Amino acid sequence: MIRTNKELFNYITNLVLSGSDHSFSEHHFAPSQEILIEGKKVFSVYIMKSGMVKCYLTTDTGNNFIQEFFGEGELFGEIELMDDSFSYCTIKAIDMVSVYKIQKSDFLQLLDQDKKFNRLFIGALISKLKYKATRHSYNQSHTIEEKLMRLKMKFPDLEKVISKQDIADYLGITLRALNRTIKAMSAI
Amino acid sequence: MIRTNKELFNYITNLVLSGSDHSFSEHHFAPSQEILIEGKKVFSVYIMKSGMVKCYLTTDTGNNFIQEFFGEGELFGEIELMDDSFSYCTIKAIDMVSVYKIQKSDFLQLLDQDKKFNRLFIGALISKLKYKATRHSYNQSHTIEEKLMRLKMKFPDLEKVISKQDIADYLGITLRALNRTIKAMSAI
DNA sequence: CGCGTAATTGAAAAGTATCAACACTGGTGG
DNA sequence: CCACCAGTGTTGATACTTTTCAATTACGCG
Repeated sequence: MIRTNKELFNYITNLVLSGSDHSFSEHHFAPSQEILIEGKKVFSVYIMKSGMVKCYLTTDTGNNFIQEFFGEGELFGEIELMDDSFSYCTIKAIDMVSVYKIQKSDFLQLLDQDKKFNRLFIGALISKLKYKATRHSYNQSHTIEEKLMRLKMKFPDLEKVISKQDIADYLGITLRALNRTIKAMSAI
Repeated sequence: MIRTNKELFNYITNLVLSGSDHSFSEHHFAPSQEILIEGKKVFSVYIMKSGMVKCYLTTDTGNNFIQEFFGEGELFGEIELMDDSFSYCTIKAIDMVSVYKIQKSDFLQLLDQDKKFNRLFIGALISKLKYKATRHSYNQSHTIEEKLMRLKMKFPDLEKVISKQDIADYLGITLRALNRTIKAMSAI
């Protein structure tokens, strides 16, 4: 659920630190600040340097559905940029966040000229695809209790980092259902 | 729900017909034949030439969850190939299917040497990503009736092509629920 | 201390799954 | 030509799960 991409992170960090590439700039965001906003045009790709953001979209029913939480090395904005569309989701900082930012033209140039980067980028897309596919399938065919079990396995101290509402939005359930299930599970 | 990729289709068709690339071979499958099988190693990328396949994965609860239906120009096998893993889903022909097949090494070479192809490939991944993101979000936050309405809008004669069970598997619901909803909707 | 946000809980309503029975269809073999 | 069979589709009754609505408590911070 909290996605990272070490390989990409290391590569970008190297690019920046070695001074061989000047197209990346660093930016900082405070908790609950929005980095991308649903429906707005996107001009850059962002790569997480530190901290955590949530990526969510608001449905026509007014619910927030959280796609993923991004940590170190994950990138966002790439979808909108590549197909030249408006942002389909909102990216909001959860804690203190630092990101690397690269403009569209620079990004496309890097993609064309740097084979290693190109491959890493494709790898990042593939990883997201696979993640989304299995997640949707899992979500459809399991009860809330099973989903929660799985989350607790992977992230034992999740509740300390992420609010209950966010966890509910991530699982696609109501806060009420989340609380009932947690209580039922702890009673065992 | 039935995904296609005209741009990629045209490009590949040209490559094949012009004779400038010999790494593609053509293959045919009969209805209900399996092209990729979940859990097995993948050695090639496939691109749909004609017909339709379903891409589904079997969950630990025994349900089949259909990810997508692929038509002309869509590609599959790319995820497994790029991250060197076993197939996470099964691809099964629905009607008569023709595909172009390209081996891993040839595919990677093409990706490196053909900038246009590289860009088209990335575009295909991006398109899938976006599709999956919005679909999951929609699925979570709407009732069966709403999902069906939407399907009927986009594919009015869906039931003639795809079996009820497949539609149910695609929506992540039981066949019973599908039938009840259809009947309730037609009564209006 | 007071305010706003986050968390908790109960009760009723709505939505879905499960289980089980039956109908329809096209093809196959006696 | 009919009987049978397997696959697909239809329907009812019931139990279970989740949402909705609403009220209350806990917590952090200026």
